[in-house]
Amino acid sequence: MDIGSDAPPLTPAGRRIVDAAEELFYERGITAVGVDLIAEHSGVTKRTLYNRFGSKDNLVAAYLAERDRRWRSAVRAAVDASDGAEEAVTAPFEALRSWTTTYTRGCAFLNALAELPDPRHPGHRVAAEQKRWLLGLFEELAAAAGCHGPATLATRLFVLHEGAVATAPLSLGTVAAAGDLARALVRAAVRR
Amino acid sequence: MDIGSDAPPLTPAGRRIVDAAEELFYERGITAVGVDLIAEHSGVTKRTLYNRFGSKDNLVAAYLAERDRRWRSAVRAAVDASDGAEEAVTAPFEALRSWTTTYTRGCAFLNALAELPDPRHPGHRVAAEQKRWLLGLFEELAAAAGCHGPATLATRLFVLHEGAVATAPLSLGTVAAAGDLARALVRAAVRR
DNA sequence: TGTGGAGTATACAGATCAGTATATCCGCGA
DNA sequence: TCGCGGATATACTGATCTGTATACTCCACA
Repeated sequence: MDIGSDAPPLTPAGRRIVDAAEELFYERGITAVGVDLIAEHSGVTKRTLYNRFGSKDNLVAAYLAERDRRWRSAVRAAVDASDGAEEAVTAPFEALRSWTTTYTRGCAFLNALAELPDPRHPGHRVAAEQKRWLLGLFEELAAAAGCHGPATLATRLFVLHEGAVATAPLSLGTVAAAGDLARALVRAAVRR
Repeated sequence: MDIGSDAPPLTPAGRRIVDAAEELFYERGITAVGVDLIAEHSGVTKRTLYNRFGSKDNLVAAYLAERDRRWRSAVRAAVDASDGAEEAVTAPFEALRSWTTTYTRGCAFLNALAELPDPRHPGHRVAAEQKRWLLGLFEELAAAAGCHGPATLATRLFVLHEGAVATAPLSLGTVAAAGDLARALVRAAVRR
């Protein structure tokens, strides 16, 4: 039922379809990319695409769910690699820094929300849930590090993070600036 | 030539077209809205639309230029209404707060950049230029208020602003949080 | 042996897309 | 009175859109 949550095993063709969708949707936009193009890029018939995913809307949700899965594992890896609980709070900014060297079109989820206004769209739900997850993660990490006012701090870090990823394609130095300020905020919230 | 800069006077039909485009493009997305729908909503023939704007791409640019013009005047009004140079620095956050009560689909310019990857698209240029303007404005205001490190502070305020407007549709309290943190940053940069 | 799932191949429906063609009407200023 | 710019009305082109129909091949597994 829900495509994103418990990862139904993909057939080989399904795998290739999601891979092609991930690149094309992200680089060119969701509405601008047709299913014919995705079928062609994945070396698959349109019939197979519809047998696997049922509709374009579901394929969009699968693309976002896959992106979400990979982003979360990158963030978790950065958290695990960080040196202590205080550094862990800003680990998502480290993940973002390397993430944006590969993906230069901004945030796939914010971009999707820009194109999918209808909250009933399955892709809209996946994207919105991704944002709520990140906000919750910041709060968990802030609490674990013993920060004062973890909820307020988490919202602030979340805003910084989203501002950085949203403006990353403009190359205005926002990714580094957000990380610097985030670390300063955490430092101040710990030592008090 | 350049639609946004020196505001060529619009004919009555042209005015109605831009108004309809502004609502439809913002609410439903640029690629998802066709020129036929805009012509219908503005009570105008498609022939007239093409006589006025030449192409959909140019109409998109005109829509964004109009939005930019109105947003800048709202920001300038907030700056003028602010009490002193220090408050003026965070005036854009006040403008944003009232702006987001009317426009609940996030930032028209970030949304446009999400849909228009090609930097040669006339709409892409208008949107990117809008962001650079805001960043520059923050720096001017910070310098005028005598803040320490106005460039660094401006980038930080800019990131906060963009994070707030990008996540505003999610109703996670980011607009208020960004404003609060912005005021604290300016306060700290002034008293030192 | 044979059954069913995965995938291919091709064609099609019906709608919508951006943009053009042709012809006409109206009001205003020279 | 003439001409011209703004706008209307309607029809059209050719491409592309999502989604479906029909008929086929291949292969693992029971």
